[in-house]
Amino acid sequence: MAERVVPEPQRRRRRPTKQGVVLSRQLIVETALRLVGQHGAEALTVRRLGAALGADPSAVYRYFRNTDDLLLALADELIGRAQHGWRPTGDWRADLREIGLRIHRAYQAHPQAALLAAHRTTGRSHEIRAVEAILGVLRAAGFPDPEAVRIYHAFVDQSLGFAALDAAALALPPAARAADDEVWQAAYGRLAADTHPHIAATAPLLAADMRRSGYPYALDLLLAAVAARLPRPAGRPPRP
Amino acid sequence: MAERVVPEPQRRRRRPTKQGVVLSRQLIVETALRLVGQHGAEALTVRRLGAALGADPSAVYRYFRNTDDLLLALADELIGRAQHGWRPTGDWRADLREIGLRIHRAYQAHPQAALLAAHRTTGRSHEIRAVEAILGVLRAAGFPDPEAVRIYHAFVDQSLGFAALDAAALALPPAARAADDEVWQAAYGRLAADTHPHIAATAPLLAADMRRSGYPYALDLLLAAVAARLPRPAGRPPRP
DNA sequence: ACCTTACGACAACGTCATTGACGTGAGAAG
DNA sequence: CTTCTCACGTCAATGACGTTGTCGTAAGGT
Repeated sequence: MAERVVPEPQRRRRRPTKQGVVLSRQLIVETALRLVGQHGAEALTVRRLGAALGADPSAVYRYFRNTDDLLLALADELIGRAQHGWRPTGDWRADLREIGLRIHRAYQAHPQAALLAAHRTTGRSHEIRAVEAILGVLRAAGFPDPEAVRIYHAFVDQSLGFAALDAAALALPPAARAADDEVWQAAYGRLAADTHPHIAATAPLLAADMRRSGYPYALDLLLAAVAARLPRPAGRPPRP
Repeated sequence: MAERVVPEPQRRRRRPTKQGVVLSRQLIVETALRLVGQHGAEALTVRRLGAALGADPSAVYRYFRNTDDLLLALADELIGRAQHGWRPTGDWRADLREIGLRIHRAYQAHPQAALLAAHRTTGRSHEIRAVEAILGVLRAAGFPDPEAVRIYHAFVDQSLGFAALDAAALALPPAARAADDEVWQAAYGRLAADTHPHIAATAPLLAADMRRSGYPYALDLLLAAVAARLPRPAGRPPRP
């Protein structure tokens, strides 16, 4: 075996599979994302990927060393899609908000991949572009470098953390997912007011709120706090 | 088959295994945590768990319906450990800060398990106690119920999101972990100032900051923003 | 038109979660 | 102290999983 994987730029022979498909890293990544989007959490296996591609499962290993290698490629693809078409407006707060929501949205669209990929540092092109963009927004806003870096770190990890958390909920097998949902109705809805006064008082609010993502609100909180730390409050008053 | 699992309080016959171990839910949970702590996340399989217990793998199914059921028990155990010995001080901001840091710390102590458990809603006793405590702190601070619930949601999910993200970094195999670390030195340290001015300007700061967790800073940002929304700013001015 | 070799296909291995059947010994009943 | 029964540990089997070694073939350079 040793080296099954030939680097993409050196590929020359593109033999079609039995079913007539010409494989490539890009096609495999796209197919994997589609697979996850259409058939949910547990659909991302090498065997099913092979079937979806119209190829033998082992053909995938001609393009990726293993599933982890494929996963990093998926991760960078997701970052790329999150950024696709984004332009800075010059309003740092609106820009960060948009980037955060885009990351979250891109990952929610492919929960199973997101769950596995959100915590990896790829160091690949799309990730680098995102880091540069976010740091650019913060430095242009007037934050000194050490604070810009700290805010960058908190902002990105908050986005990825929520993205992974919310993706995990979407990626659960349907049964476990329904059970998670039910918990807020059942277990928390039935607690007595004398033993659990605070839960009892807010149970309906809880059940409703926990169905949504907590990210948009958490993002706004973070941005509000960051705005309050801006050295010269440049024209935009903190939100009430 | 139908009902293999007998509820814990009704168990009477405790036959020892061939190797003389007397099983119980608690013993299985503790063994699972130890297994995961010693041999990594991928060591948590029913087969290896059986081996570590000194029992046939299928014996686990006498105590947990499936691996997901076991996972929820692990998750609740971690929440319980995070809360162990905590007492409210009456200072809502200090209390929330302490709870957040405790959650983060407890999960970092078992990164492999945290990674699997952080995103599950268990609805079990330890989790319920934590929810009640956090809601209590917020309502006592004077937040109206709808806002208390929203803040609870953002606070908890941010804590769990960071906990899972940081746990994931700790849980990587040493080689991959060093590689992830190296990315910030290597890939990001070498980018040219004319193509990536912002990364180039902050590369050493980035490399240093990304080695630590972004959570404490993000937590302080969230608490600062929350403090700014308190209806009557009760005695504690927002941090500068 | 030849030759090399990239790469798709096949078959196999070991591990996984899970289940049905079995039998044994602990504990209740008298 | 004996008997009964069923809880629960064990065994065997199933189908899906990732991954690898081997082989044949056709694509592309010469």
